[in-house]
Amino acid sequence: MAYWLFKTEPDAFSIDDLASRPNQTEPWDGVRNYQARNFLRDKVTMGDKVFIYHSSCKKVGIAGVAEVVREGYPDSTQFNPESNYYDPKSSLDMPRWYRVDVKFVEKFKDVLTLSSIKAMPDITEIALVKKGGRLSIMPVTETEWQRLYMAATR
DNA sequence: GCCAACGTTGGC
DNA sequence: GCCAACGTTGGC
Repeated sequence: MAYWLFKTEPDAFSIDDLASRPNQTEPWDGVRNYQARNFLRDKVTMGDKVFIYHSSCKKVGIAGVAEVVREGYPDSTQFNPESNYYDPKSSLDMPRWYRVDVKFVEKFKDVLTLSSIKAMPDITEIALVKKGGRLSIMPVTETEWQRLYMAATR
């Protein structure tokens, strides 16, 4: 099993929104970055655990956990001209963008804030705290996952 | 709202 | 294939 961190702007879609969806499940669409796309298409697999990270908001940090319940498949929003995520250069034959479905697992009592993550001496490799950490889908090592999870649920 | 750090686009 | 210009991300 692998571990990931998915970013979202809670004003648009938060961990609470995920928890209140039917089946507590939601397609994670709208990812329009190639590196992130490659992870979704090729690496994210059923049962993987995902930190849900809230960005661009008051409480920036990891808000909870979800799990992958459907592996990478074409993101239909890319074909919809009405969608913000429409990509005229994509085609049904050669879809450019992918998504996975995630299901709510738990919400942390308190957001594990970015500043506290940065203060953790062992957390130095995750893209979050490195230069260029703007990736919206990033891998988390098992060690990092355990440490972050313990810090969040302490 | 600012702005630094990225990624993407497109002219050449 | 280079690289300047532009758009976006995301912390603060």
